[in-house]
Amino acid sequence: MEKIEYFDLKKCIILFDNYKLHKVASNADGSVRFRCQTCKSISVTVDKTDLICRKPDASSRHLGQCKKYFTIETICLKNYEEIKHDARTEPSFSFSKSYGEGLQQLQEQYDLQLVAQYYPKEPTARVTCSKNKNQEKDLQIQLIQEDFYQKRTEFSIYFTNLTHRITHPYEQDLDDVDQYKDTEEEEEMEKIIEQTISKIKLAKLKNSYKNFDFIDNFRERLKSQENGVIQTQVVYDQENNSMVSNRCSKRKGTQEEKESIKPKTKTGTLSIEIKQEKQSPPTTSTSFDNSRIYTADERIQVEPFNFALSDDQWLMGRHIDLAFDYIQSHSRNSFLFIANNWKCEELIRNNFLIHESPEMDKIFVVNVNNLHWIILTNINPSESENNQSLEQNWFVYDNQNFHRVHMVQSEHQISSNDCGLFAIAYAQLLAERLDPFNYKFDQRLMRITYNSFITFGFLYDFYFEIIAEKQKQIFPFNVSCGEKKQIEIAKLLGVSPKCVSSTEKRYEETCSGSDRSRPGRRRKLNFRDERLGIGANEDEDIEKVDPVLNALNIDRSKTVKRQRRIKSSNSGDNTSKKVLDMIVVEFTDDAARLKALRDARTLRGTEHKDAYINPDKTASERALERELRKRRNELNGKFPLNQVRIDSEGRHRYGIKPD
DNA sequence: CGTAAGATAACAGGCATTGG
DNA sequence: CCAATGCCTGTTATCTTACG
Repeated sequence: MEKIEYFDLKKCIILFDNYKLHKVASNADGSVRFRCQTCKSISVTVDKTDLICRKPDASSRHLGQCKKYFTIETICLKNYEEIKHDARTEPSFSFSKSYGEGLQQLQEQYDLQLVAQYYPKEPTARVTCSKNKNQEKDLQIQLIQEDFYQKRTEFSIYFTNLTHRITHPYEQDLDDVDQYKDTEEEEEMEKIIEQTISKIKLAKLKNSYKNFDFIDNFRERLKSQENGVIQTQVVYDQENNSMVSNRCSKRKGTQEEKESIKPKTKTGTLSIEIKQEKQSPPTTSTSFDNSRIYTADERIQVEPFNFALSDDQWLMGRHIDLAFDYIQSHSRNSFLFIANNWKCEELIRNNFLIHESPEMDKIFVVNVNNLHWIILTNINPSESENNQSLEQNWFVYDNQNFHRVHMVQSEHQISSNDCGLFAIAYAQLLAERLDPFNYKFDQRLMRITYNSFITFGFLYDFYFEIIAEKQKQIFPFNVSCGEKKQIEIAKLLGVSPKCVSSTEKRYEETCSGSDRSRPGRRRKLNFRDERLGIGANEDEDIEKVDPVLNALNIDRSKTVKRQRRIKSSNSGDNTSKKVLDMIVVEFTDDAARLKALRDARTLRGTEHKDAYINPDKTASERALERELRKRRNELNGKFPLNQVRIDSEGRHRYGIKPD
């Protein structure tokens, strides 16, 4: 039994007898089989403790050309594995340092040349390490993305929740009170009371006040108050034929409220009192003097409030209700139906279906988990006002992207307390059929605007900037499939970039006509003019190229992207003689490049007969052609001189043709 | 020197089959 | 069940080129 030597850190490759064996399968007892990937005829089984528990018999041989690693080679590759591992794990990894040190260390110990031969080449190692380094980064990003996808809400679910919220907003509060039917019995009860205090409604749900005559009592009290010192006023919104709500929209405290009501009902001494809260800021505007609170029980604590906003106050339902009522009443759109909080609640009681009457422009304000305000609407601002299609598309305007679903991308807000203001602003714009998408609001001014609305009773347009050149984005249903990079396609399909690459290749092999754009330098041409020497500067280069371009009828300003002089790549061996006088000209489009290349031969008979135009080649391409030239000359040289066929253009029997 | 992108050979690993 | 072998599909590592 001997210990096995793992080649990589993932324990997928082992070294056995200096051959690389790869993991095949796990056996039932936990041992792992490895086999030679090339010939597959040699396999070794390794148990859990990394000990070899089965070896191929002595007669087994590697078939084919399986690579046997030299000792030095394995040492070099192992060192390389370590460097790569460091690149993955060490945050402060420096490639040049690690690579240099590794190379130096090995060359001190072993044969200099062998190490140089087997140690990975610098560019390869650099790129690989850089990739490994990024892998770590990518992993972090991937974790975040996974988190995102796990938490993401499907739009259908999101939408269901939203509509459910509209149709059953009390469900949360009434989980333990399933006596909803009781409300039906009391529906004749006047709206005033229903809407004045939600606490009464909650009390009704508990049946505490079931047999109490609210209306008479309330009217009696009202009358007595009118006759008395305090004068009260109930404000009606004429346009909507409904009262401006000044209900306290606090829901969280329902439990305590119910508790406080209970002992009272037992005594049976109910009274309705009218409390007057001092409004702040004090105002003479009667139409907004609506902060009086009518309570059914003096012992119920009333939270005093006013509409004016402090610096970072979160907007309550009543703030939004007020503004929505204003928008509705001042809108010129007769088809507009704008539902604020209490209207939404009223709709529920009437079993309203949000899909009804699609011809209406509908705007709903939706409270999400008591934390956030968003707008749900069927108004599509990009459609004309007259186009009242019967098909409703629903749009969500959410300035915070709270649920990470957002259909219409709007400007992001900075702090989290302004969502209510944004909801109002969106509704205001939508009511005028303007697209909130195009506007960026000044959050600070929004509060001031709202407060001036409270003070003076007139809601100015919120201050905004128009964003003109923004691309409208509606997520996530429009995944456009234009020209995408390999990596993007891969991400879309959920496969690796290589898969895209190989699939493309397969497609290309089986179906023709794929016009896949290739990277590289296809737009460049080499200009070599043997009449002139080396240009001293760029201007001189341009002067040299221009007459040639003119002769070819090519307009420089339109087609030439840029040009530059290139130097000889193997200046090392023959510096003095190897001076390349070549200018690379890059064209903006392929047509011009092809024209230049095609027409190049017409130069031969002209004054530019010494100017040569060839496709720009990469170093390896040039090397390949050099090799081919050499072979050509060799082959041509083998022919007896009289048998060498030289045609009219002086070509030899063997031309250059890369395979 | 670091990085990006695409091409490609080698590789990973599941599945199926055959034989002992 | 283990071992040997082959196939398929997608992955990984490397190479090449380019850019700033």
